[in-house]
Amino acid sequence: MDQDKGLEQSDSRARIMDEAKVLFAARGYRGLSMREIAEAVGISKAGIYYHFRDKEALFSAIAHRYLDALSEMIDSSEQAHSSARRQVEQVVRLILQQPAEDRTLVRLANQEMALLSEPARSQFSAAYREKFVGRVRALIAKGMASGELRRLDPETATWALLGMMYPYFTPTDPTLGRFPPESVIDVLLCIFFDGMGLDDQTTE
Amino acid sequence: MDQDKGLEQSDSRARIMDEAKVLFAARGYRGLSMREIAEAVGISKAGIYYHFRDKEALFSAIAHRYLDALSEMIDSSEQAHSSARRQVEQVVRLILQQPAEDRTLVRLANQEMALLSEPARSQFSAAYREKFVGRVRALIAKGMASGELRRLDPETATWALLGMMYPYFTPTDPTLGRFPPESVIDVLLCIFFDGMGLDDQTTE
DNA sequence: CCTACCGATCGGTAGG
DNA sequence: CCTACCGATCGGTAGG
Repeated sequence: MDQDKGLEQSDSRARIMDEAKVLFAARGYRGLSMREIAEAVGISKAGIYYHFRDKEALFSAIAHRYLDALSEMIDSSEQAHSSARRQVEQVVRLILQQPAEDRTLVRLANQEMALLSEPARSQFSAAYREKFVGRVRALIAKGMASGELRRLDPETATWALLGMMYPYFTPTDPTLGRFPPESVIDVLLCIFFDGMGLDDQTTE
Repeated sequence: MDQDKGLEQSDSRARIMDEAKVLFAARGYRGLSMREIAEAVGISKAGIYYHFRDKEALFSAIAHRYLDALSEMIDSSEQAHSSARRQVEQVVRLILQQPAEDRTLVRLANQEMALLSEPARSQFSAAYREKFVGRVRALIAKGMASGELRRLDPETATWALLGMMYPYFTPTDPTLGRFPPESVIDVLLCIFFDGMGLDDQTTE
C-alpha cells in the first residue's frame, strides 16, 4: 500500500514533468499556463500544486533534472575515452543526438530562468556551472594542458563550443529543428578542432 | 505645422519601439505587458494601440527594424573589405560590438517569434534569411569558392559561426552579458578560422 | 474630416 | 489530489 502510494506519487510527478517539459520547450515559461499542463497530464490544476509548490518550482525541477542528465553524459564520456579531445567530441555527440525536446532544454532553462525569482536563478546558475559548463571547461583546459588543444582562453573556448550547438537547441527553424544528422555533427567538430581557414589571409 | 505633426508621430512610434525593445529583451514576449510598455514610454496603453495594431505588430516591427540594421552591417562590411574572410570577420565584429540590448535581439526575435501567429512567423523567418542569414551564408560560400575557406557545407558553417556568437546574445549569464572585449572577439574568430586542434588525434 | 491620445472598462485568464 | 473560487492582471477597445 505504502509502496503503491509512493510509486503513484512518483509516477504522477514524473508524468507532470515529462508533459510540462515538452510544452515549456515549445511555448516558453510565460507562454504556458498551469491549466494547460493539467489538461495535458489529465489531472486538475490543483493536482499539480500538490506535487509542486508553484509554477517556478515545477520549471526548476525540470531544469535541474536535465542538468543531472547532462552531467551523466559527461561521466560516460570521461569513462569511455582517454584523450581530452575525444572526450569533448563524445560530449558533443551525446548532446546533439538527444531528441529535439530534450536538446532544447539547454536553451530553455538558461533563457526562461531570467523570468524566475532570484533564489531560483542563482541556484540554477550555480548548478549549471558545476554540473555542466564547468565540467566541459575542465575537459577543454585538460586538453590545453596536455598539448592536444591550442592554449586559448578556456572559458571563451567552452562557450564557443556550446554556442556552435545552440542553433540545434531551438525548434524555431524548420530546417534545423529536427535531429542534426551525423554529418552535421562531424562538420561542427571539424570546425571547432580544425577551423575554416585555409590560406593565411592576415593582410587585407 | 505639417512637418511637426509628422515628426511627432514618427517620434512617438520610434520611442515606443525603443522602450519596448529593451523591455522585451529582458523579459520576453509574454513576460512583458502592454501596460508596462506604456508606463515606460509615458503614454497610455491606448496610445500604443494607435501606433500598432496589437502586441504582435509591435514586436514584429521591432524585429524587422533590427533585421534592417543587421543588413546594413553586412552592406558596410562588403564595401570596406575585399576578401570574403575579412568581410565575415567584420560582420562578426560589428554584431558583437553592439550594445547588449541590441545584440540580444537576434536571439529574442528568433525564439519569441514561436509565440506569434503563423503569418508573423513565416514573414519574419523569410526576412531573417533574406536580410541576414542568407547573406552571411553567401559570404562564406564565396570564401569557399575562392579558396579562402574550407569547402564544408556552407549552411552548417554559417550556423556554426552564428552559434559561436549566441552566448553573447543573452544577458542571463553575469560573466557574459556585458560587452565582449576585443580579445574575446579575436578568440572566436581564431577558433572559427583556425580551430582548436594541434596534434592529429584521429585514433582513440 | 484629421491627428494623437485619455479614462474607463470589456471579456477572459493568470497563478494560487 | 478535486471543486470551487479569489485578487490581479492580461491584451484589447469603447466613446469622447
